[in-house]
Amino acid sequence: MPATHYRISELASEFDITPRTIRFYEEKGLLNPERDGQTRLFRPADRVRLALILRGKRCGLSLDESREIIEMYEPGQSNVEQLHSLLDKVRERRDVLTAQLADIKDMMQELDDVERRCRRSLAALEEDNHP
Amino acid sequence: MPATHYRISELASEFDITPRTIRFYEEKGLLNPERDGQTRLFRPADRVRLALILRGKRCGLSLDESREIIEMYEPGQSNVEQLHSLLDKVRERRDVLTAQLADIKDMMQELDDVERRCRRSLAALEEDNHP
DNA sequence: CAAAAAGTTTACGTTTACGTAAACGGAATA
DNA sequence: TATTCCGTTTACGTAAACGTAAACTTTTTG
Repeated sequence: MPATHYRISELASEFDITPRTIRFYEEKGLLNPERDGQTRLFRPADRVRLALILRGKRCGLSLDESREIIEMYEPGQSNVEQLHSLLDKVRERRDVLTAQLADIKDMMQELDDVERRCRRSLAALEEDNHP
Repeated sequence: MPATHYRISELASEFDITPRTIRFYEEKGLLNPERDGQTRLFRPADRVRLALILRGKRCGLSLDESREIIEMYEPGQSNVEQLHSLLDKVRERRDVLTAQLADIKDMMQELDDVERRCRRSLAALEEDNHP
């Protein structure tokens, strides 16, 4: 039987963050642990949400932006209007991600350039020392 | 003869930021405009740097991180040691960008998923209205 | 059973990246 | 000439995302 819950320090060390951070995310409504008395018990769903938040951070998303995305994954009951609004949000997000992809590829190209020039300079210096 | 300098409000409106932002970047040492009396005169080099800063922001970089990257592009005189340290930085940055690429692709996949489910729900609702 | 370890709440502190307002100086325009 | 539109400096304000410390329970362990 797999562990069905986690304590705060377990999640903290697994994701290499502090308990304070996790409490802060809860305070912000991003996580909803159950309680055993005072102690928080996190379910797998919250673990997943935490992973999504941290992935968001790696991409430069704010907590609110991550929340928006996470809420997209969790439909809830939705009427036609809500579904259309959701589609709009999906499009917006995808546009941002597409721009980000382009920016990242550009940066990588430039880093390649820097590396090439760097290696050439090193080769030149080597050449000077061993004529 | 192309314009060889820009005033603060020109750059601000071109990049859709406020003059305050530009002054802040200067204060942080990210931009080095010349002066005509009190008035700042930005050269093309500073315009490029500004574009790089803003691209960095789109990718979630802090100003300090953007500064680091920009400084990589501007070699300056470098000895063997500095060149190796530069290569290290390039590698680090590339690793971050690589992880970001993976994260972004994952998010896009998930957005595709959301969109598909969304369209199916809409189709189902349509079906209900026109049996 | 006593001490250490891990949990809690409350609350103030910190850094980043600007916003906003005050108070002022030239230049262009009605 | 008066007003308006840039521009400037100085300075305090703010939101986000936690860090840190105090003061206190609860659990675990030697």
